Amino acid sequence: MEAAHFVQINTGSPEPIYRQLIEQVRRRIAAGQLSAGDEIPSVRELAQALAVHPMTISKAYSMLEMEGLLERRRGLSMVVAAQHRRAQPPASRIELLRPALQKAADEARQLELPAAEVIALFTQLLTESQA
Amino acid sequence: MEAAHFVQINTGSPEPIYRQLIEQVRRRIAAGQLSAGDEIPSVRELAQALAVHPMTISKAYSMLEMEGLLERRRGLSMVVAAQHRRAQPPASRIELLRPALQKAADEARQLELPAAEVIALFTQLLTESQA
Amino acid sequence: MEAAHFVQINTGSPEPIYRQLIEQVRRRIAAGQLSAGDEIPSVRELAQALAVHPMTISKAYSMLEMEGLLERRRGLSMVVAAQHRRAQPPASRIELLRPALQKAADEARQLELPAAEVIALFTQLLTESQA
Amino acid sequence: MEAAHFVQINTGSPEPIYRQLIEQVRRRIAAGQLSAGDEIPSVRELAQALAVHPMTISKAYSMLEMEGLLERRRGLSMVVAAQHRRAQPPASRIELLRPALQKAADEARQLELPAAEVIALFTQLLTESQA
DNA sequence: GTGGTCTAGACCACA
DNA sequence: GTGGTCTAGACCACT
Repeated sequence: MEAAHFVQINTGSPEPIYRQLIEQVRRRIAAGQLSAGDEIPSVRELAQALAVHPMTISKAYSMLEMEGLLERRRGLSMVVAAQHRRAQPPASRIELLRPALQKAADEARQLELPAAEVIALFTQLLTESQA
Repeated sequence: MEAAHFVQINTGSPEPIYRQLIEQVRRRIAAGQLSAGDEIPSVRELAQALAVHPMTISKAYSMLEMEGLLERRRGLSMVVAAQHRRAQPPASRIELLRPALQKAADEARQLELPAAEVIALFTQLLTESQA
Repeated sequence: MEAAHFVQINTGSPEPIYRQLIEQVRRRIAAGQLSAGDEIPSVRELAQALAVHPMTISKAYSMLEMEGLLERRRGLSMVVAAQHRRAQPPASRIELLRPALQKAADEARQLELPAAEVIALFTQLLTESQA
Repeated sequence: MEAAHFVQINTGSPEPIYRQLIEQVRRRIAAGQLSAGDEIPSVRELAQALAVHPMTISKAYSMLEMEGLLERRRGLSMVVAAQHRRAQPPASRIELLRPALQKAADEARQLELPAAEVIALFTQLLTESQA
């Protein structure tokens, strides 16, 4: 996977960049798009591709390493770790999505929007973004 | 509206308190639960009810004033502003929900979850939270 | 002078209402539009005409009384005082205007606007507002 | 631009410090003295140079950011935003001066001062302050 | 290093 | 009573 398409970040978002990185990598591993042993872009390469500070990438990689999702190999680029939970079954993966869904549902309630309309828009976004 | 039920905050959340306040008030006004001219709880009253520092409330109110949603009345408590976009029609209100839905859709795509499952869970959360 | 035209206030201005009142009365006395012995509107009358709190009017009147520009007459409405400095000569009156001119000049400098243009606009505003 | 000369404040003025900052920065940007991408002094640096509390500076910067004149860069100092209305043509810049001129004109009218005299004094102040 | 958030608490201005 | 301003200072998040 070349650096340019490894992850996408939004520097304008209130969500910190390093967290955007972490969560995207977590999801890609959970989905099985990244498998044990896959090489990931180097800190410098990704930093340049995303135009962010290398330390930001490094911080994200370190946290993913602490989580056990990535492995450092001396002198070589990091790879997806071979251990535990990975490519989880959908029943488990959907739990990673629950917080985002819950937040949207809470907001919909406060806006007093009819459920049907909300679901219609969500379905549309879901279908579009999967295209 | 008494202060105790005006808004709810979650001090544990990474989202700053003042921003939680802003977004809830914004949604309540958009939903028409707060109408032009309605008085809102005083800074001190709400600060005590939520057990936060008055300046935190004041900051949120000031930003809502800059947004044009609240109006200051010298020496008196603030009121919901009497102007433009307010109690918007659902077609417009749903736009306030779009970012949350988009985020959930993006995450679902990265997790490669089937749309049907995602919509099923979302529908459940939406119905529960409206109960 | 009936209350409605005695003074004009701008509740939206950052300048406090009581101060707007004081300064306008000061200027009208300095200009000779109000002379010793002239009756001024009662607190209640003016408060109603301007739709402000009576205490705001009362505060302004009290400060003008302390300044020696107004006089209280028991049971009767206040009048312009008969004492000292009043209907000053233009040479003296223009000093009351100096702060406003200085502020405008300072801002013009910071905006790096050519003096000729600034004077042209000011002349226009001055002529219009005197019409 | 070093912090010491970035802005000047007057702690004795009734105008709040943070507002003095906002208006000066606004004018400097409008005048083109500050251009898109220019770094501004850090909160701490300017706070020390002006001998005020950092939060006072931070408040001013935040409001300028909400206005779209400054941009935040996470972990780095803020810069002048790269967008719309900036270094405006004089025809537009003079509008920023209009309120101050209008106020002076209104006061001159109430003082019943001859326009010629008022303009003479204003011209003098304008020329002096540009020296 | 950068800015952000929050608290505790004083003091002011306004109605 | 209302909100506004400011300080002192802690702690956090980000680069």
